[in-house]
Amino acid sequence: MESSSHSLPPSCPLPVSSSPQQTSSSGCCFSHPLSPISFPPSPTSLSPATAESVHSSSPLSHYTASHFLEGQSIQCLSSENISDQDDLTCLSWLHQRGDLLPLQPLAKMTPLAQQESYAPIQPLPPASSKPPYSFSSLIFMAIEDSPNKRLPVKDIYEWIVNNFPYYKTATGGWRNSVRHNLSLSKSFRRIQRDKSQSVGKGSLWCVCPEYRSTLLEVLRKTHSYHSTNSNLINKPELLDGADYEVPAVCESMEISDALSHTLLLSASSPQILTSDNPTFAENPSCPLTPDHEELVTMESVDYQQEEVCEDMEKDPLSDSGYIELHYYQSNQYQYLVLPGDTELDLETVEILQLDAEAQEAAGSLLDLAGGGY
DNA sequence: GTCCCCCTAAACAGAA
DNA sequence: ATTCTGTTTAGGGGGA
Repeated sequence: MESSSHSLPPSCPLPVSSSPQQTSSSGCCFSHPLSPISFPPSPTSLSPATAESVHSSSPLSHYTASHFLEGQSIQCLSSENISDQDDLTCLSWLHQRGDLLPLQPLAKMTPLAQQESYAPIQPLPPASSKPPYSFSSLIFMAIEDSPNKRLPVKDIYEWIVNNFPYYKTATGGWRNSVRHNLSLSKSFRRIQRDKSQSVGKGSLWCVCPEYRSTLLEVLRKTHSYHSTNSNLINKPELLDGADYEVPAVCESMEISDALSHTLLLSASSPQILTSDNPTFAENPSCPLTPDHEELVTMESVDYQQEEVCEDMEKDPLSDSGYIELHYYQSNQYQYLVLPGDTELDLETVEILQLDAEAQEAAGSLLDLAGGGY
């Protein structure tokens, strides 16, 4: 697996922190409005030397919801112009995979001014309750969460089971429903595997780009609907405390999330997907770890060589208008790796810094959570 | 009541 | 022969 090293670009000498709420409102979306991601601490309080030290010496740590709540910064390792983000099509929240658990209350990115009026925390349903997502949404999430945005039906089963414990014990009929959905839905397309390299039966399935936005919107609505009654992000103790049993999936997903947390941003420049970064161009989901390549354990890419039928030669996302970014977590910081070697444009830097200042002025989400009740 | 979406079940054929 | 995969049909529930 090839990987590349990144250093802080000259235009981004300081760690840049982002407040998703404000960034999305100002056109620079680092997180879906439904995402709990927040980066409370001040970015400007760190010296370049400190940032560089942390950058080069801190091992990657697990990526959890509570980590976000402990306060971290984002460092821009590379950049692209990510203006004109459309939060309706931003998939970052989707990749908060722990949030995909059935009815697990994902905090909405409520404006800070409204955070004081949160409703009381609702008791969490068992993790084994049936997910509110339709099979189409489940399949969509599974495929989107795959390295190559395409999966055999067996892996779709596996993803669903791994992420939704309900299906571990559910009767086998749901698999029939999955297959039925794949066959019937226009949203999914079948791709022939490379006969010489295929292991296992069947074809690969991908999301039709033209239906992707629809699926995303359905998923977003479902997600929003089922996360309106509670607010986990403001009660991190619920994740770690005895009152709430963290579903196994959270733990199992931590490592992969830490290593390759994908953030998809809608962009006006789809060509960003074909970055001049060779690693990124080869595999848009390939984690780029500046100093911790050894920690990156990419899932085996079994489907890279499959024959792609009809017009599926290109990446299904290639014309979808998304930029794919990656997060890396150190002990104290998060690294936001953007494709390409181009420097962060001044406008984006200013937006990020303004957001960070606003965030700092308002206090961290954790502080708000502690004092907001 | 109708339409649409979704879920579930079942049957069947073909491939591995 | 068995299991898995993919397709198709049918019926029912629920919401708009």
